[in-house]
Amino acid sequence: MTDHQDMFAKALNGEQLAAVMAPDGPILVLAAAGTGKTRTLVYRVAHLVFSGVPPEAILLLTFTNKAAREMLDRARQLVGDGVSSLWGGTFHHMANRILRRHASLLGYAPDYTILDSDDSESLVKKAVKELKLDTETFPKAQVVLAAISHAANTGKPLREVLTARFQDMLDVNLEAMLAVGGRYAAAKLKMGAMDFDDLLVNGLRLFKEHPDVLRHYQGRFRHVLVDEFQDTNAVQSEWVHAIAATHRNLLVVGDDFQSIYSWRGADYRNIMTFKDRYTDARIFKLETNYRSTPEILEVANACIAGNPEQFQKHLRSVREKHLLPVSARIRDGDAQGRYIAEQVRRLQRAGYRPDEMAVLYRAHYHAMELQLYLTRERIPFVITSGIRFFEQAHIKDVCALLRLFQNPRDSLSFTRLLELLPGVGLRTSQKVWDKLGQSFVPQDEAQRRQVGEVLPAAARVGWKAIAQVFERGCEGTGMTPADLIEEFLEKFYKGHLQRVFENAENRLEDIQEMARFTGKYATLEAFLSEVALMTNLDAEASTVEDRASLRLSTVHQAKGLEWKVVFVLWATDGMFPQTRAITENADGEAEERRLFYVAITRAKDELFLCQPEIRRGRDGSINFCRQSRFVVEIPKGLLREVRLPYL
DNA sequence: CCCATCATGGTTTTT
DNA sequence: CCATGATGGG
Repeated sequence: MTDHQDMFAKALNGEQLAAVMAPDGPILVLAAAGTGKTRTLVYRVAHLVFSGVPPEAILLLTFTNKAAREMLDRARQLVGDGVSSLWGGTFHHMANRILRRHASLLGYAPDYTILDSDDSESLVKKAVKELKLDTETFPKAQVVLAAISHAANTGKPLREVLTARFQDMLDVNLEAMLAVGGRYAAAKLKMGAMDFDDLLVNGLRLFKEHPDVLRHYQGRFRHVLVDEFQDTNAVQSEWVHAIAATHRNLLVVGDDFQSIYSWRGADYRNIMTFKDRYTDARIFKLETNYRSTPEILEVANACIAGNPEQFQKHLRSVREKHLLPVSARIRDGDAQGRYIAEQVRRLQRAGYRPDEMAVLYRAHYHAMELQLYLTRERIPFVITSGIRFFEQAHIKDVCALLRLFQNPRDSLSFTRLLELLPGVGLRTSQKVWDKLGQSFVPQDEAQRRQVGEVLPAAARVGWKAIAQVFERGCEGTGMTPADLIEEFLEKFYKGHLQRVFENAENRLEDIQEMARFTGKYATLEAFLSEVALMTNLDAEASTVEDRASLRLSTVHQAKGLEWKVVFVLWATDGMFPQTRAITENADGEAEERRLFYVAITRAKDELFLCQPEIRRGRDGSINFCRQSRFVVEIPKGLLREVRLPYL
């Protein structure tokens, strides 16, 4: 054994140490919530590097980029800067990194654009329009896209997915939906773009169709580590098994209890069948929980007992006994807000900082009422928002400009830019695009002039300004993306902001912040990829403001995080579990229960399950709510029942 | 014909 | 509160 073992033995418990020091070969780490999963992965990486594995021969796949960054930071503290050369990030990121080098093998230009969900939606809507389908009866773009995405992520044919999803609805035109799917795929190809799913699917296709490429990466990555393995889908798992096939040093970490992404094609059975695929796999279980009090863990254990088909694990706490979690019966949403505000104030007096507390909920709109209330009560809060920073209109406008420099066939960016001009809408922008031969080369002065000539008079002044930005950008004077953004703002966009938005100042600051942010990237392509693949979790920089604020988040976005105090909002049947999730999905209730389990296990010291009895509709209607079945299932003695007096 | 504006209806979860 | 649809104006 190497000499770092003593140091590791002091920092890790027996379960963790065994996994960290395990010899080469396939390894499955079943890590229950709060058992030091990240710590184990970080030390495993450190162990590999100490044992002489070059960092660039390690591939670390994580669920978010933030997770990868944190692990790398911590590994750096253990083994030094050298570790930075390891490849770490999400499946999408790693696939993108590989695809950029080999795109031409699959018929893509290396400068392909990555579409975000907004872009995908635009393309599908266009397809629906072009096929002249009745928009009244035809499913919404997002519904069609969900099916397309599900097909991609599970590897099933679209026809099969559509049949399964719409079998009960006779009036749905299956052939039309397939046609839309076909048109969407064609449109992406034509504009030289991949959507999120294409990155994964093409990543796998590259390996399948080009064994030489696969062999190269198989040889390069001597060790592959995967975090949150329970949330990988069929394409991701096949990709990872392929890349690890030569050295077979594949370590996966996960918890089947915390699988909450089946609607995205994730299959927790990937983790259950790992030992069938690798019969020589070593299995390590982490069951010692350092996070939560015994009382909270009892509730968590009771909750997940409702899902009998999963690996049975029992969380053991090492912490002192504290308080029973609270089951709070409240009159309505307003009283719920009041209750949470009161409790937050009380806990602050007891010494908790606001950022040590969080409110978790099933869906973003569940928290709208609470937001109003907290604002009125002047309790500062931050939301991990449903709208991604990079999907806001003003950010996308600026990105459209940059994207055209990268990919001249990017029809979405071109039409978006044109539609900023007064008097230009869908039709005109499309007409101009067609006139240009469906490509716009910023360097081409004749094209810039041609656009000006085709546009209606009202739009020409604006176009002249934008054209100047393109001209400057092509001068080869070493204009950086930040310079381009600045130029665009000065020449055109500042005026546009003020004309269109009420909060122009804020939006301007956002853009200037983004301009600074571009400086961190070596190339425009690197920046744009990052923008497309970055989640709002990743983008979040902790500010002074955060430290004084209560956190509001969906349970999904709270994955992997922890707080001393957690409030679960709307723990009522219909809201959590969400009715739609149960009715539309065979395994729906089990997944909702796992989600509830994830919510509970985020809490370290105190947990509040809030259950309003009345929900008011916008029209003033009143709905009575039952307690969540997940709360009812918990044995009475494990919760402290609080009934708020009616006010 | 095509765009802008106002009213209205209806909300899962995310790379 | 955001996206869609009807309506009026250019």
